[in-house]
Amino acid sequence: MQLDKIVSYHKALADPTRIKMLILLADGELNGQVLAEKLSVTPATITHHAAKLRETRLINERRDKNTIYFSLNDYFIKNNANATVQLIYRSVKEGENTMDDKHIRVKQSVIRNFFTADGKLKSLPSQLKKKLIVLENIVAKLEYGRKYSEKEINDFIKHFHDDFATIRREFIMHQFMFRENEIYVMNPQEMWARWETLS
Amino acid sequence: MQLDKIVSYHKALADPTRIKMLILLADGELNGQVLAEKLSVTPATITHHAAKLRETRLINERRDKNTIYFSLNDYFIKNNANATVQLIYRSVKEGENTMDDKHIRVKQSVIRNFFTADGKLKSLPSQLKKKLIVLENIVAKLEYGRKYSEKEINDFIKHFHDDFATIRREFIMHQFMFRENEIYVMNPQEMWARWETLS
DNA sequence: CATCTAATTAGATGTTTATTAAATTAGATG
DNA sequence: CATCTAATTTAATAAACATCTAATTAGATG
Repeated sequence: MQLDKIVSYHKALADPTRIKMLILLADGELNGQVLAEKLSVTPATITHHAAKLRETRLINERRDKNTIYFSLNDYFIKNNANATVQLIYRSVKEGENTMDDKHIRVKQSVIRNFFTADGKLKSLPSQLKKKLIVLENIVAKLEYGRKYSEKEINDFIKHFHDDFATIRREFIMHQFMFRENEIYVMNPQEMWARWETLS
Repeated sequence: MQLDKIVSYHKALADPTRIKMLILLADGELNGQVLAEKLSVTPATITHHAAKLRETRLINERRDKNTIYFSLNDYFIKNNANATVQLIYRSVKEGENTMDDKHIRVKQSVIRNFFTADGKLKSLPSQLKKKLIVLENIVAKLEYGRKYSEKEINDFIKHFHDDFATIRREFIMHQFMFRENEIYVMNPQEMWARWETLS
């Protein structure tokens, strides 16, 4: 249900420590220890808050050796706010709502079938509709608005599947991403789709 | 401090009952009893939530006999969200920050001196700078974007001071409001000023 | 002024949540 | 494999919060 997501989003931002974390991350990625230091709290507290921010997709994480670097998920920060206003004003009609729920259930089942428990892609579905769901689910984990080099995209895709070349091609073919001389950017229109892929 | 306001705003929206209240109010004003009925909670609970929504200026209230009607404060709902994003990204430089704080202190002192405890205007300051602060403080209590008839504006101003004609004229003169054939609307540019007048 | 109505306050209860210290895990490196 | 580092989990504590019932207040009206 839409309402729960909105409430979760606002809960995530309803704490001064978490807002301060986001402000710090706006200057660039930081790891847990540094955040703990700058905010004068213990690392355990950072873990706690990071979990809440991750649940609502406000931050991304990247591991390098033992260290986990947190960064902002610009997309979610900038666009979830609108969703609140939309929910309040264009109050959802019953019909649309159940339609939407069904749509989401289908997506979740495809995701369950084609991804392993730890998030790897088992295989790329051949059926177009399912393939799009899978691609969207992967691309949703990129940072909105950020420019990626081809190497960065390849490395990113490799987290999900070895055949990065095929998937990268599919991204472009189905316009999940745009490419301009070696630089890749996510399609801005993916924003609403992204919202729905929130668990 | 800016941070506290942002956190309060998100706290206000971090509860399903309050979001549902706002959704109901989007269709028009409602009183406490009706809200309690529609949301299956007691009137006491509505009072509790209304207080939180009022503190962050998300709703307005209007009394008619024994009944208090709640309505949305469109302005705050639509614009506070942006403030969050701004706070995170354009992280405030120390200098600006203290400047701002001083500015706010001045305003608060003028408001303390020219308004009674229950919010009536003692007198209109003659000094321009102070007069503008007073006018802004009154106009901030209007609903953003709503069209008011001259009678409505007069009645509104009478809540603060008997000489509604003078104050109405001042509103127009200093462009806190615009008038087009008997219809009054708040100047949209007042939005940021409004934000600052939040207690 | 007695009564009615709508709203608020006060007090109680159960839940959620922010934080910490201490124990544990996950991964890297000598 | 022993050790180091960064992160997480667990358990405990205290504060904040949503909700209710019951008592009270504020206005209106006969």
